[in-house]
Amino acid sequence: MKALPTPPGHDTGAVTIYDVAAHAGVGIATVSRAMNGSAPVAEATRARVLAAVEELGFRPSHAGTSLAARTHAANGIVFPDLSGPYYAEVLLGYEETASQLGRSVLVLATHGRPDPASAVRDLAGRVDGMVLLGRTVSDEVIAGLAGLPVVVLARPELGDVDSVRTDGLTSARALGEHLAGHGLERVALLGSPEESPDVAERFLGIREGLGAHGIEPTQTPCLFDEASGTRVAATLLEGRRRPDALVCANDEIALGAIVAAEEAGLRVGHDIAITGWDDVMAARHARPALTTVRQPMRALGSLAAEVLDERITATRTTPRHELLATDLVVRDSCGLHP
Amino acid sequence: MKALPTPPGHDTGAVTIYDVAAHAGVGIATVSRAMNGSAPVAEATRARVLAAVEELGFRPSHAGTSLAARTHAANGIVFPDLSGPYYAEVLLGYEETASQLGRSVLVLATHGRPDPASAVRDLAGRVDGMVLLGRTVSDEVIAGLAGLPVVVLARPELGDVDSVRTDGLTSARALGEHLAGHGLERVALLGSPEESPDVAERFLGIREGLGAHGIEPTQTPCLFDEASGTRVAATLLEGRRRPDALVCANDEIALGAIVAAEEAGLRVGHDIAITGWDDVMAARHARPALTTVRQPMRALGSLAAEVLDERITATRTTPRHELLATDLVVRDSCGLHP
DNA sequence: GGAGGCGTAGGAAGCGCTTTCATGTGGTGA
DNA sequence: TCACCACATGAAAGCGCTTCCTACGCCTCC
Repeated sequence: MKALPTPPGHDTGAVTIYDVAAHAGVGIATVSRAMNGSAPVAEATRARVLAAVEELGFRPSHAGTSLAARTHAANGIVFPDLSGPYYAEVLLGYEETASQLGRSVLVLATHGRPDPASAVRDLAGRVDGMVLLGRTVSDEVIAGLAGLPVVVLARPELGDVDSVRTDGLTSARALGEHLAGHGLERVALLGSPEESPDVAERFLGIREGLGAHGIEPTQTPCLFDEASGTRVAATLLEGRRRPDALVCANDEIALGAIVAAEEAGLRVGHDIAITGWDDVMAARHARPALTTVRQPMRALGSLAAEVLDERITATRTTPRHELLATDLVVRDSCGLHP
Repeated sequence: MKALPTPPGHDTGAVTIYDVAAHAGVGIATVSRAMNGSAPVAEATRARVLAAVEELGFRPSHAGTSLAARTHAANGIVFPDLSGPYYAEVLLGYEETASQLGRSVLVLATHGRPDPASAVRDLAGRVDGMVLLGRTVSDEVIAGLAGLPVVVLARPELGDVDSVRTDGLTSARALGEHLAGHGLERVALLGSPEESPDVAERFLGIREGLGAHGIEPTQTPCLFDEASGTRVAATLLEGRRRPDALVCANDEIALGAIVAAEEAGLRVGHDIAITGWDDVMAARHARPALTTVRQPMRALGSLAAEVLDERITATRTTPRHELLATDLVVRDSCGLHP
């Protein structure tokens, strides 16, 4: 056996393709080909290489591969925040589909971060494409990602950027109609539509549904968490002309509102109707069970991964805008149904 | 101005360090130094470089950096599954701390994947260290990661591998004692301890707590989801010698069991006690509210990131095993408290 | 005035991989 | 028997970055 080429430096502890090549008595090119099947390799040689790989426990350095192949084989996903069941489901669907497409997933939560824009840009340097949820970063930042495939989730369409959203309008109208059907009149909307275009859409639909019956709801700003829901609802309930329906921007606010209503001695579903949005697990276990709107969160994530992949692989070059249907889930918190 | 060195190939559309160097009229080494502050650069030069960076929109290729600097600046985290509120919180804590330490986060969910072991090995090639949750992969796979810093979460200690766990034993004993104090006698444990060492620990503690009062619980296997909880509980409740307490391995099972109990016409908290574990959001909104054990999930993730970082930076070379306290949260589902 | 020192910057090597191009081998047809 | 070809393989050129080593001014000190 003649001397084989050895890497010049070769000082790290990690085993490289050179080690495998030496061990199998072949060149590094053959090792690469045998492992990736990128070109024909004699069966005997392949077996020898794979044996060496096994024996040495060779794991290709991703950086090397990525640099040479000019691809990261990774997708990013940027969340405003990760708390709550909503995002976890989206991530699950995303990761599942992305990994089926052979891509790793990098997550980034911008919440509470000093400079989200630079974090996003940094992420952009290590992925082949990314998904952005909601209003995490400004339109300018997205524009600055020029060239990088991007899909926005739960955010209004933005030029040629692909988008995946849920259709809140239809269910919101249905909810408004449903509430009007209960004979409710003093409806209060809880939430801050200016924080989220999705919420704005919901409120719009609800107004439409109620408006068809001549009802004009009031609107009170509220952060999207339970404690805020309790606080805001308590204030509303102690005022004169107490609302007979609290329509909340999400389930967390609604669950908080239920607490406030009970503390005020009201029977939810009888004296007052309360509704949420998202259908989190707690919604169906609350008593009375919460009337809400179910969003296909997992499908949302999965579809986003798919749409993104089409761009990355350049299978498609025209923008794609997807709208997923939502379901109104009527339970008892909006009034008893005989 | 004399001709500056140009990259040999230079065919991709992306702007590289060579472009910046040419634009600023300096060498690539200076660009690198100006951007990273790794060596002194004259103020005027630095300004010129940074202006060029800005103007060209230069984003360093992560692959190049990673290869040259022999670091990925990324951590992995491997989940068995991502559904449920539990994991989302862990991830949130992990991501937050990791990003403060300047590391990106790669997530991997092994659930439903054909070959988890190879997925983990693949992940290992693109991170500086990783966290493994629970029983996602076998001990052998972990051993095969030799050299890569690893922290296991919610998994029994394994040799020199760092670990972060919650102390389920103490709260489990307290729960057992508490139930005995309610005068309960026919206690059934629901869950599959062989699936998870954490659950095994919980059941052990509960047995100890009950045993101190001469009570010997029965044990029934059950998957860790709501539907299974309902199914298994329904079967137990219709048998003769109906249990007067269902102690569930997690909240999901318990919430499912509440449904079964109500369908059987039993009043939870009166006719039967039901307890969970994890204190998910639904636990406090269920009626009766669920007695359960709260785990510091966010802290768990955050601490794991910290422990991992110490290994990656070689700040510490001896194993570290952390145990986080849990809290018994007594509500109404285990019996009314006067 | 010359030697030495310091601050700044460029050249070039090298990180681990993929891929092109060239080479060598054995088999085929005339 | 010889030219030709397909196939398997190796050498080497990058991929974009960091960093070591060297070089160049310019100033200081004897």
